[in-house]
Amino acid sequence: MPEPAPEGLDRFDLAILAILQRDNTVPHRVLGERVNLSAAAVHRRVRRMEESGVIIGNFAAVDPARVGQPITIVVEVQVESERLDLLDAAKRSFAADLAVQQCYYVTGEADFVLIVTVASMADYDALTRRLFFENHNVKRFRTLVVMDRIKAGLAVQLPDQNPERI
Amino acid sequence: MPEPAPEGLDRFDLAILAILQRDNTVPHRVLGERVNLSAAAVHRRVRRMEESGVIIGNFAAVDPARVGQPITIVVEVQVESERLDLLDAAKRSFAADLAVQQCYYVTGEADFVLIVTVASMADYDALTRRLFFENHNVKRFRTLVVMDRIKAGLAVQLPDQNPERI
DNA sequence: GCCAGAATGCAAAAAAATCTCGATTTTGGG
DNA sequence: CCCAAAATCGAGATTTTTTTGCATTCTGGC
Repeated sequence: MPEPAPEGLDRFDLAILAILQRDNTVPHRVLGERVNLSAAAVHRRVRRMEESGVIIGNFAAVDPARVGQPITIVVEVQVESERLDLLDAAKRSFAADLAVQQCYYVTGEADFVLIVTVASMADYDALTRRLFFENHNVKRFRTLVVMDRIKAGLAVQLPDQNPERI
Repeated sequence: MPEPAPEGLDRFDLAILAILQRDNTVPHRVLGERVNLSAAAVHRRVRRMEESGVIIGNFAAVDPARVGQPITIVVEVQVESERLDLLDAAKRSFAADLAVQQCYYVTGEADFVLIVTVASMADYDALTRRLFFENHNVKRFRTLVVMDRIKAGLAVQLPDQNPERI
């Protein structure tokens, strides 16, 4: 069983992505040296991946604790009704809230999983009010306070950059 | 009640962070125009925030679906014993796994919350084997398959950049 | 009101990104 | 298998950004 072979990405693209998703400040010249390509070629590939949506964006990651948001919380939300319009309303209100870093709609006992950062438990209390208690479609929610952020990133596992295809 | 006033960050730093955590490819010259500072001043502030750890890193975000990882799963893990060495072993094995994008150690009914991306449910099955079944300290785990990734990022809410302090 | 430390803007130097163009390689049809 | 079209490449040339040095301007404590 070989590799998934992502749509239109070759070994060079994957090698470039592997580096950029850890550090996108690496100059194209250095990228070129590492993947055996000229800086110009690297540049063209990066631009194409950005335009085609393989690369979603380029970000600086900020330490929440250093900007007054020392508390991270995982919240599981269960809704009353799965009516589409109500689900959509919930999705929109969760996504729009600045304290919500991530929001997933999931199968299973919960319907949503949120990851939020707040400055204090009082702020979290306020958040539960505006997002959950004010939304009458929220049946209940479960709060999991993060004690240790062991790994936090968006890096994705990339397919094996299989060497040859003689 | 004023603002949290993050340690050593002023209005300029916060304005810069607000932009960079959405897009770190914006040139310092443009940042300077937006926050009313010279490019050099912006550069010095960014470098300081990187050195002091306010900025953790600079990344390109890759769309998991476009690189053969179309499935995202949230996993809650409950351990048998909270012995420190056993917890540490679990933390290390979770953090080391490439399929694990995020890992939080939490209070409440669960002990860990993982966010993983996989190419197929078969791959997820393999992951549960190597991370959970092979670890005898894992009592049970709950799988929440993500149907919709409504919001996914690392952006943090920044304190109000309060206008004046005449 | 003065002084020291810190931060700023400006301008030059260094580095990186972007573009151009001919040469090479890859691809698909016959 | 061969050939032509299309895509990709590398090596400069050009533009833009990043980085640095320096004189000046802010800031806070005394």
